[in-house]
Amino acid sequence: MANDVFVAKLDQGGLLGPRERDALRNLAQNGRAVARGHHLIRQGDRPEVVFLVLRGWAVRYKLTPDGQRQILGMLLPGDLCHPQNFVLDAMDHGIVMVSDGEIVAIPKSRMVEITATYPAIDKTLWWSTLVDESILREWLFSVGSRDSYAQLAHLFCELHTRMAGVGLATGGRCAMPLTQTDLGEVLGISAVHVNRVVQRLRGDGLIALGRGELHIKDLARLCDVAGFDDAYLHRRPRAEHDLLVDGRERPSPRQPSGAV
Amino acid sequence: MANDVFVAKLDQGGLLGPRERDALRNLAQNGRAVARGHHLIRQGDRPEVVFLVLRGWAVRYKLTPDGQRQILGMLLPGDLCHPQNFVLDAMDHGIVMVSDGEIVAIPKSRMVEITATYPAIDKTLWWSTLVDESILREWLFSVGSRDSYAQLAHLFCELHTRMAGVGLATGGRCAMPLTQTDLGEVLGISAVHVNRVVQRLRGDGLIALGRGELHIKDLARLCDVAGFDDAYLHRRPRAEHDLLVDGRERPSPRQPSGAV
DNA sequence: CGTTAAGTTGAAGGCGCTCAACCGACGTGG
DNA sequence: CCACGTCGGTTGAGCGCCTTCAACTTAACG
Repeated sequence: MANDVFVAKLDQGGLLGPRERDALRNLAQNGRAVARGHHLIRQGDRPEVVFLVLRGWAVRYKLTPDGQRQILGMLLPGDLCHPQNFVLDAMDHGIVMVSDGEIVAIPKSRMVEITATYPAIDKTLWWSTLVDESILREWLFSVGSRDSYAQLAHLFCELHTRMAGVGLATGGRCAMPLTQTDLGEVLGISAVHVNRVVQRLRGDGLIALGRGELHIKDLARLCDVAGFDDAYLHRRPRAEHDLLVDGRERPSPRQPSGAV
Repeated sequence: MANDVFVAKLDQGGLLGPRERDALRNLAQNGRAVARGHHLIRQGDRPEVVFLVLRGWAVRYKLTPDGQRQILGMLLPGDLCHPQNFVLDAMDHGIVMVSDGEIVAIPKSRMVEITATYPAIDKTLWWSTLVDESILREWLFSVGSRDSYAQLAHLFCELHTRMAGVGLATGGRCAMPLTQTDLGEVLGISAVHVNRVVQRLRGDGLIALGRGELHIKDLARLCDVAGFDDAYLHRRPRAEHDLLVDGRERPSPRQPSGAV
């Protein structure tokens, strides 16, 4: 079921119980299909709903004065746009689908209701926001200190890890709807240069990339050249990692979940 | 009083009343002096206190594998380190003073207590966190899309605006404890190049910079070359901007604070 | 007055850019 | 069914921003 990605994503916060998972599954009903290029939010909007991505990818972006697009974040399946939109005034950036997909528009009132009812969900949404901030810091670190080869390798590591976190990567493969132009807008380099770097990564036997799919052929070496360490994603190791194996809850074996 | 910067900073969220301001002033007692180079937090720490900067500047940073430092954020007077440290596990970056200063270490329990007592403060702290995230996005945008000249101009605009927001900039002047090496670590460029860009900014009559002070000589033109628009700082215009004039509250004149 | 950190200047080189052309896949319409 | 237009990917040539290395000046401070 598509709405399991939502539970899978937030379960990485390590704070949810069966009741919270049910509530989240319930919240993620009624997805509607949207096409690539569809704007979820434009800069300056004051959205009255929160968007949840069930399928497909979206990007946060700003435009330069001369019309170039700079990508500032990725929304993968299971990700929410801005669970706390009520706190700020107007959106300072836009969000647009970069592939066909499926989204849910959750009314603000529903968000208020569910966070008031389930403190663990409220806390989890804030965890998610802080993780987003941490990812932003890592991107800034990347563009500030890594060359384009390591930068692209690092991006692939992150995207693969995040997709795997919601059960959408198997055998080192995951969807990769970004064009080379899009990748350039993420890393702040030209599409031509992205192409040359991709070919180096291919030639070095690290990845295969094409037809909308990324295949990481040598994860260990890719992580190595990227300097990738997934600590910044702040996933909490849960003792039992049985989510998504059959989409069903098991009564928690109640192991002492001792902090590591 | 130094602890007024804390109130001034959070008052930009536009959510505080007299009671909240008193509580915050009370929280910001007992600052202690720290020297430049003092680490507030190291990567991997699980701090049990929240740090508040009363005087001086600190930076968030990560180190590259070869020991280079990349700066990922600035903490100016009035800024808090990580009001929500309880949400994440371990710090994924360090924080260090880049000038002498004065800080307050607030125990976690005090934070929990005050946010539980004053919902407006709780909400304001989250506002502050979301603004930090917005700043991070703007930095990423900057390093990804602006050349070094516009980048440095933009940084100066931001720092001046933030200092002015807590009453620490007058007549286009504010403290600037960052060395040119530090500036390079913010922008991801070499110190040598920072020097050349600074000289261009000086030669163009936009700024004066030296002896720990930044003087913006032509703010309009500096904003223009930087493409600076302060919307991303999400300050809420309050009808009366009488903070800090005498450090005393006036009974709010109750003007209709009509949204623009 | 010596020492150290910060700032300044010059020369040479490389990473990534722009411009431009071309290829291939795909979808659409005549 | 083929022609054609479009979009994404690929390749080459030349250039420029920014880097590294190195030396030197200035400021701050004991």
